[in-house]
Amino acid sequence: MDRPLDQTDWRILTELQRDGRLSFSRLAGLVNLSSPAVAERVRRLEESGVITGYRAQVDPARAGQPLTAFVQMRCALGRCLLKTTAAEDLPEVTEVHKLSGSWCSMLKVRVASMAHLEGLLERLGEHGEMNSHIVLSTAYEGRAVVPPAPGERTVTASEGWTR
Amino acid sequence: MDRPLDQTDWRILTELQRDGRLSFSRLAGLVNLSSPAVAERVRRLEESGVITGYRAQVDPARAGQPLTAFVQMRCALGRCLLKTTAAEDLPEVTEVHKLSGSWCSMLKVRVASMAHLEGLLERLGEHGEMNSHIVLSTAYEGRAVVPPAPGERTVTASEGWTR
DNA sequence: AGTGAAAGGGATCTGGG
DNA sequence: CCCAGATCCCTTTCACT
Repeated sequence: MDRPLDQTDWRILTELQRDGRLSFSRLAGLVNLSSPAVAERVRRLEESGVITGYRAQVDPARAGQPLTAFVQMRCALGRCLLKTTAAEDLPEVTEVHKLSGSWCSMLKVRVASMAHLEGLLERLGEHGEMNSHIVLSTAYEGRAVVPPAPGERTVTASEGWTR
Repeated sequence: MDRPLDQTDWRILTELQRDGRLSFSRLAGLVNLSSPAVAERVRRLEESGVITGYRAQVDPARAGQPLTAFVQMRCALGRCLLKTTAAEDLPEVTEVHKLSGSWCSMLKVRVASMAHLEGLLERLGEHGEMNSHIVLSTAYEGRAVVPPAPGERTVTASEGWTR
């Protein structure tokens, strides 16, 4: 169905992850293709779901949310955050992952202050046991997705990833 | 120095986080301003560091990295990942945070397969004790930064966040 | 699948209010 | 901050390779 990404696709993805506002004509120059060819490839990357969108990157610290924390949860029966809409209603919760292992979920939260974090943790605590880790600093985050190392077997989502 | 963000700034940020390729003219329509006014505001948001860039969002699962995990590390003395360039050389490591508490850092990693994860964990293990959590599914991730709730005290990065 | 040219449409920027 | 005009560039289409 979706063919594997070739080298040109990856160059396009690399450039668009670096600058999502690149015009087709400039992008065409960067990857040594004509504008229509690039436009066609980008359209396919979007339609196949490889590119899910284009977002302005906002620095949370400069937008009033300088404090980040990870929260692991072991939810009480019937109160799992993933089953309810509780997390959806909490904009401070920026990520929710379901985990294997003894913790059932991992949250990343961003808040304005320690007092806000305390309040948020109290609300989250109603759903089960918690374990929180405050982030002191972030070395990097949101690194671009890169092409597989040469010689590495490529596995797409539709194939599944089991060996 | 940097003035607090007003309601119009937040509407601009909301729209640009939703669609980073919006033109100034369309954006102007969405926030009921003229194009030049919007262009000037966006320029200020970029220069003040609130907007750090524009990125195409790539689905890792459709780009050959369907497996996500969190790795907590308690690094051996002198081998802390944050002090070396070790993590920089590992493209699989997409986030590195320094933590308070008994674990000194939190990594988010994306890999092509369980075998790759095993190899990566072996390399990371040379730097200290590890605790890894495999992600079964992700409810959401990369949620937009939203304006503070009305009445909430706004704290910018330059003020610091201590109450 | 890609190229090249041409047309048509917008978007951005400037200057004035 | 708005408006209007002018310029420039970008996208899209089409015929052809």
